[in-house]
Amino acid sequence: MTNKDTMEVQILDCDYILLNNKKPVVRIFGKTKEGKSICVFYNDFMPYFYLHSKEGNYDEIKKKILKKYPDLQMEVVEKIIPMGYQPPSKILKITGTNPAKTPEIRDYVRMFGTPYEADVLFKYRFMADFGLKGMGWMEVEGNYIRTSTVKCAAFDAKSIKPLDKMENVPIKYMALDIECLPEEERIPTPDKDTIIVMSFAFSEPYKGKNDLVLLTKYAKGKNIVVCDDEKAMLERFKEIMDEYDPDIVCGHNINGFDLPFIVERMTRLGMSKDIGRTDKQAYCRKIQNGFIPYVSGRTIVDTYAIYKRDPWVRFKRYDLSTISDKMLGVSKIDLEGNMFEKIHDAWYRGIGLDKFVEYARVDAVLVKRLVIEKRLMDKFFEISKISGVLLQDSLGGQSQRHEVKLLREFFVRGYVMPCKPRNVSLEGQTLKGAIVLEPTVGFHEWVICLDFTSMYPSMINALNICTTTFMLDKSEKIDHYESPYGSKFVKENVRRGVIPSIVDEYLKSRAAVKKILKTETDKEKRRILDAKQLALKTLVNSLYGYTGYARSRLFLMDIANSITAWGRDTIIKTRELIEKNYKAKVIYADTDSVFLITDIKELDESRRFGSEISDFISDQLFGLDLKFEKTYKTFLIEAKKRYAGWAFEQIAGEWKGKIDMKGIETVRRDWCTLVSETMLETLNIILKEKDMKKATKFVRGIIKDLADGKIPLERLSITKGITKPFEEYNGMQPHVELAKKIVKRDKTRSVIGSRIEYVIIKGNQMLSKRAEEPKWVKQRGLQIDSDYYIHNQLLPPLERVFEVCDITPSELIEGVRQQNLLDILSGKKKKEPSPDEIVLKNYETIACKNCDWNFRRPSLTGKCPKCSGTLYFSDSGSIGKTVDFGN
DNA sequence: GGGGCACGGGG
DNA sequence: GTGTACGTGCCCC
Repeated sequence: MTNKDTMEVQILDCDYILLNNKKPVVRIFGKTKEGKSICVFYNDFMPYFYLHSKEGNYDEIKKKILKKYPDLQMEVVEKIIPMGYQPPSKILKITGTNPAKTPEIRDYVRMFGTPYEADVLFKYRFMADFGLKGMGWMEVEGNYIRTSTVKCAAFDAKSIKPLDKMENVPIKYMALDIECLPEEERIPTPDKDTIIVMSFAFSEPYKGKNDLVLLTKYAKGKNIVVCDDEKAMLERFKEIMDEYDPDIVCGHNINGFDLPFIVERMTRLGMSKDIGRTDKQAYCRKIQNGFIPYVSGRTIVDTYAIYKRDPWVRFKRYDLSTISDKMLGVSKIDLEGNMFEKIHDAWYRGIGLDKFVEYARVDAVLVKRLVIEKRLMDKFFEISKISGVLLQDSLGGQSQRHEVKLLREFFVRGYVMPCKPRNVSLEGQTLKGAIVLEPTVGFHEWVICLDFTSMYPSMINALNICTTTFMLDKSEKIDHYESPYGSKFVKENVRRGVIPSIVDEYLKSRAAVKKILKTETDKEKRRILDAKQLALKTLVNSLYGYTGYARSRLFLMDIANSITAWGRDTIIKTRELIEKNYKAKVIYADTDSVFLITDIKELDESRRFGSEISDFISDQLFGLDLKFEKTYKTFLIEAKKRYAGWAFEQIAGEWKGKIDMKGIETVRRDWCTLVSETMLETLNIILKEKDMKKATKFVRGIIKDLADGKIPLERLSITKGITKPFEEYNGMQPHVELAKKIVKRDKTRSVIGSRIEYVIIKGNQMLSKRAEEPKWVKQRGLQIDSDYYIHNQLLPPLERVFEVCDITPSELIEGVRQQNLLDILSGKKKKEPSPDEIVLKNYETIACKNCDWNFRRPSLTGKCPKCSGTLYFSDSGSIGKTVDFGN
């Protein structure tokens, strides 16, 4: 007998291969404590699934199945079917040899019953049964082996067991970016264009270098490698992957662009795409929008995908430039002007080639910095460790996280997991949402906000809500909870639900982590713990959503409905209890929070009173915990889900104030910065200084500056992209019309695929024809259309704010008229306005001549949208004047 | 207030 | 890969 080695490995990825086209071998990719890449083989695990027949005539079924598939192993076992509270059932366990054959077998046996767990990926089947988790640790016992199929050390395990360890092995990152040479002006496509530059940044030096640029044209400089041609460059890239051996390869929009491009180019050049840790070919699976990457043994991280989905940060745009500017305070190298021209200049004429190379390098460096300095992966490491998904999959959607976790918990408790529902329509299956009470619209002071901590999870937990406890027969005499929706769930003394157990585990675990965080001083540990509590929070909050998701394996409409119904009841009851027992009035409530006013006008006292109320409510409501959240010194509510307030929270005993905004957006893509900034400042004045006069004056000042042309063009410009050929746009859009103009003016410029920055200038044409480039406007000294900015950009969002404070729009505009008068008085040259200018200046409402329709702003077509009739301004001074929108 | 529709990021 | 996975914001009724 040979000596066996034992070692501890952290799991990064997992797949399987078929040995001699017969037997599966599971391969677990990971790293040893020392940070060495290793691939652990395990060859004693077979694919299986279950078949449930209501008739239970399994002997007969077995015979029939064996006739078609003689190699299958079958045995009848006892398992619990989780859809509805029911006793264990006899079920047929079907074990095969080739995981890839399972779908075929599954579809065949459907005629005998319902298959269970027949669509679980083999790697997850294995991991669930062995208790292994993505980013988790395992102890393996066995021997090193020699194989040509994997590029790292290979180890044949005789036994594998999970380990409970929190730390992470050092992870090697590599950032990657490619530059291409588009034949014509458009985004490059791999079927026509080539890769000309590849840049890299490394988390630990590769051959002493922190970054590297490969290119297929002669250039000199630091960390540059010149390659003969594209194929040679891609070969060099493969060498780098093999030699550096990154765990994580990141890039900005790498899933949507760089990786699919590289893979496709390699295919076309007849290269082997083994850029992972094995000889497996890399591929990108096309989905709705973009791709899902697969590189064996490594994780592909897309900073674009991560930031776009991060609920904690919101940007106007998610390009690398904006994100690195906001997150790192540094900008990308600006190639200035037309990208297509710059690339061609650099490549064919050698103009700005050095800058182009640096541009590529910086892109990779910025991505690396974003991932490492912002600790972007910490949360995903923890999501993997908690739910069990592999790291690559932790970057995907919520449902897989829950499925993997549920499969594991079901396995342990003797339940089988249903297959994913086939061809479900998401329509008609919508559940009634949470309750939002009608707000007392207006400006309030000293508003106390109370929150139910994790309301839905707490209800699942307290009322044992689960598919496994859901009573199919409501008349059965068993101890149960009944939801306001009418559904019944057996009590935990009858059977504890699986979902509630998971929720409970998540909640308890999060509380424990937060408790440790209070005293933990080690920086690295704190970081992991903080990521863990954040991961637990997202997991626990989305588990409820999974139960109400029509494509969920455990979808039961009644469950989601029961939860929200219970929630609505709770909020209504809470309001009643508060108003009946305390001197307080609830002015607003949404889902799991209530806002109330009392006669307290002091922070500490408001907290004390808020807590007293919360404790009382928590006592009355079983299993739920209402907590004092914050006090708003001032609070302005426009409508449901639209409010702003000066919120005070106690952090480490100290009151910290900040402006809270919900629904009142200050960052919107189609607003110029002037609007966002004015909006923010106005809210600041109203909320912090309670000085309506000052706020009004401030806005009037801005309006005056606008009318005077004092606002710089940069603060007025709006940016939108041209994404498709002009013909494909229907309707009139300013940036599209401008793009057409640009092309007409300069035949050499093509605009498709580029972003158009525009301002609206004065004139009597319809709005969309009056968009102009800021540069053009500056050069020619054109005037911007201040009226457009006042009425269409600035005022609509501000009006709503002032309206709830009882300031009418006309009070705001007054200043403009005064200003015009002032101009005249101060001797400014008076220009006789053309009739069209009067028209465009004085409108407040626009009405249709034919029907009774009227509008706040001119329609884009210049015709009545209801009946296509002619429009006129119904405002004072210009009644009856027909509108000329230039068409 | 709900539903349909378009668009993102990348060169 | 035992596949078939978006989210958001805008515009229009």
